[in-house]
Amino acid sequence: MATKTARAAKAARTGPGRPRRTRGRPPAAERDLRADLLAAARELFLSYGYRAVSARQVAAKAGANPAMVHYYFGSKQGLYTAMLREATAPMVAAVDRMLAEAPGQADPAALMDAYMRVIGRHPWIPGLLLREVFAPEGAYREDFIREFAGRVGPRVVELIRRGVGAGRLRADLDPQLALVSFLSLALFPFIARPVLGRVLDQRFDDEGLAALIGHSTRLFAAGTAAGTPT
Amino acid sequence: MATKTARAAKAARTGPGRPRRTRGRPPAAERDLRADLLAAARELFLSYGYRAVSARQVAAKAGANPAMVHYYFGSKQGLYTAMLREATAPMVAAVDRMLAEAPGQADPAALMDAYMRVIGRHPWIPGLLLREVFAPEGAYREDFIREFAGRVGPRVVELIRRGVGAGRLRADLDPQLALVSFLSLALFPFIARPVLGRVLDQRFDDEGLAALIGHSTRLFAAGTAAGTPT
DNA sequence: CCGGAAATTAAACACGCGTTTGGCCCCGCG
DNA sequence: CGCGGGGCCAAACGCGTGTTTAATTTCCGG
Repeated sequence: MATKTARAAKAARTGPGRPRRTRGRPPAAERDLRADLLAAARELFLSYGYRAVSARQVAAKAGANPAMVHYYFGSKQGLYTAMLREATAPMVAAVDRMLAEAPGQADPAALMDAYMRVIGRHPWIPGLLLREVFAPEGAYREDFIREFAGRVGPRVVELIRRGVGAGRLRADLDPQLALVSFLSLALFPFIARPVLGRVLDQRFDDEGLAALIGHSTRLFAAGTAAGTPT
Repeated sequence: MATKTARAAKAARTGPGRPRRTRGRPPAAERDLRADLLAAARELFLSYGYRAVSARQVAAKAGANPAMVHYYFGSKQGLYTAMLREATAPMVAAVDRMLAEAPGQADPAALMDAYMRVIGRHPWIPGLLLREVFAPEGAYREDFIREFAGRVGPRVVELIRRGVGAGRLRADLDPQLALVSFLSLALFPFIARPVLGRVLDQRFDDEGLAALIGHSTRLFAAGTAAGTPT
């Protein structure tokens, strides 16, 4: 009680006190603070992880007060999930598009080409995969597993199985292991990109990306094609 | 002041009070608490990340008081680096062994086989790669880059380059991109193991591991060999 | 058999966190 | 012109963190 009234008194003294002009609505809202918070959250959370980044840091990066996180998103967790929803949207849409367009007879290598092109266009996807899919505590892990097990994985496995049946692919090819290799070749270069970029003379601009995609698809095609020496 | 004396009084009351027998050196030290702390740290830090795990949690998992972390390792950070040193030791030793044994003319696929066998034997290596090598804030990143750029990478690239020169490997093969694919096929399955293990009927026991290694080495060999249709 | 070193503990401290509160200041409607 | 509400902020609260301290017990060499 005593402490409370003391605090109230102090607050009242500093509240309607002297140097106030910082508080209040800004003159002409040129910025969309909600979007700025989402962008800052995407960059920080996907780089350093949820626990390692404080709501204060995100707010500071967006040039805002920590309280705005709760004003717009209810909580730090709310900001996080909102960011994840926004960041995963293009990936989900791209997969839908690819599956709709795949003519059923498509070459797995062509699918890989399209897949890598999408990832190359969204630089935060590697961090998302690293933190939310492959890390044991990832929040989107279950969603990803459901999505992948239900839609993407079986399609690719079926594509490979049909290729084996038609004699186009190696007869001793295990379709599920081939899917693992498919994902390895398509995803790992992006995950390892920051490290490998400093080790190899490997640029990841548009040209370097095209070279990587060409190389990976060729290697997968040649490695799975029938009539190759094992 | 008032609060301080109040706390002191309370401490005095609970301090030399009645039920004390928990404090002090344990009768016969059957356990190696230092090793227990290192093991708990390895499991928790490599699963959830440094910031997400508190020193109290590690101590609790090892059945010890949080103060023991500082007694043995000076700080939480000290425990972490000690754990990393211990966890990376077998990987470094294995690479040394592999490089010493490699007869210079070795097949890259054979190197990949040995590489994957080593990783399969140490279940925490995937987490280590995920958190310390490929994540942007990884503590061992610089060490890894130095080690890799200085010793492992160039050796493999040279092996591939020689294969291309001798006409054993595809003439249009970029050796550096081939190294990327080499690492993709060798490392990614382990990183993705917990996710893929729930999607595919893929077991990662000794038998499943052998099948994966055989498949990956075959795919890489066939995908890089000369005389395959591109 | 005694005294100091080693090992362990409970308790406290300062600090940063996520969140809450209260109020300022501008805009647009009446 | 006035005023109500929406956008925004400073400050505070309670809690958990890493770390320190002091106390306590056992072990072991002389």
